[in-house]
Amino acid sequence: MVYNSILSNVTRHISLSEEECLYFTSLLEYKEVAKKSHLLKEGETCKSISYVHSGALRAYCIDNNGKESTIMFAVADWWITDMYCFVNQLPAMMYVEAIQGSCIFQLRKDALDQLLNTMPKFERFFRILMQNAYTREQLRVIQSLSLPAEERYDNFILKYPQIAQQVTQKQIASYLGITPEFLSTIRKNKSKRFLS
Amino acid sequence: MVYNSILSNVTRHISLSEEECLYFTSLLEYKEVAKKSHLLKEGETCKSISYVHSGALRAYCIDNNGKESTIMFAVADWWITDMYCFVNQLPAMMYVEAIQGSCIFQLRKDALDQLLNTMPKFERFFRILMQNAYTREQLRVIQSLSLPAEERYDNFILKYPQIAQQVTQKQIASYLGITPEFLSTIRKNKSKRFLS
DNA sequence: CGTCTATTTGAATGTACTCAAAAGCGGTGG
DNA sequence: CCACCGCTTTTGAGTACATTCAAATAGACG
Repeated sequence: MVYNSILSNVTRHISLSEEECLYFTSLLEYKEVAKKSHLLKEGETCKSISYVHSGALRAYCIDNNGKESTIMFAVADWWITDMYCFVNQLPAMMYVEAIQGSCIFQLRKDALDQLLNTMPKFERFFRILMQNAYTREQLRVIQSLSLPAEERYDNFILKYPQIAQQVTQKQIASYLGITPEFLSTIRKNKSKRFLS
Repeated sequence: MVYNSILSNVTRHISLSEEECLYFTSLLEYKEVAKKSHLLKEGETCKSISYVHSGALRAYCIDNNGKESTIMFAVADWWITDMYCFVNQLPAMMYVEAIQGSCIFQLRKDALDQLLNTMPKFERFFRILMQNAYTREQLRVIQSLSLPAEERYDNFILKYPQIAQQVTQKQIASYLGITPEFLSTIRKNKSKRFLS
């Protein structure tokens, strides 16, 4: 059943009756998105949060100098959106793009509000989701402030091996906050050291 | 009434009856902490989350090279803890220290769990707390990756003027991920430009 | 008043960036 | 199926941002 993976994602944190599952899934919109297509662009209102059933997406933003920074990757079983603009229904600061052909379930803001009001146990689910996202970002801050680029790269590969396989070096570089040229030199130095 | 500020912090997001207020406040532990004393040290179990009634606290960690990184400041009306270790009841990775004499309310993990189970509306409150913390950290990541130190400093002063007044430059530097020496030169350059 | 820590200053160094150009690779159309 | 196009990756030289180390000065606190 198509809903298996998203339901097991949810029931990892809260338990649902059959009816509750039905109600929850009735709020979802299934979508297939082509590689390189955008779910969201800067300035648009961010209407939905997306669960990745399969494929891979990426959220990024572009600063005043045109520099791109990758905010997050989302592979199978991850949730992704421009959270700040989604919850406050403000114009998006981010782009969300499919980096692989992907299948996703979208939950619109009004549907989420309805879900939270009619089934309060989903408050717990999203509390835990937010809690995990928060602690993950906090760790990332500390690492970006205290570790040199090479160690940040090592940690990324260790922590997200499956993501590292699916994205380009340029995208990893923009996630780590370094230039693609510099990531290339880092990798060259690593293999040099490895050979000697 | 001493509970006014914490109750208005909570009722900013959820509404509480008088009874509910009483129950919630009965779970809190009031504490006065001296400047420079520690609420939490690395390796200890993080038993509580703290609401700052007055004063100022700071969370930081120390890496393998002995370098200190400030993770967050908390002034009046903020919540602070080592969230990851608190929710998972693991040995703390952080220190939490009072940088001013402070009055706080602490909520222990078991009391929080009880609160969430008996009054599910608190799930919503903490969901929103986590949501805000998440989006705040996400913004910080982007800025730490894409902006030079001087702009990060400007943004910090703009965003948290009341914090900037209460903490040392060394602590701000460790929040921004730069050395105190470099923050000093940044400030020198700013005043130089300002005078000319 | 003396001690301890924070801040400032400067010189030497290192990490990471910019710019430019070449090489590699994937997809698309002839 | 091959050739070409555009994008990614590599490489190198020169530069800029930020660090380290050391020493002097200033402030806070008992």
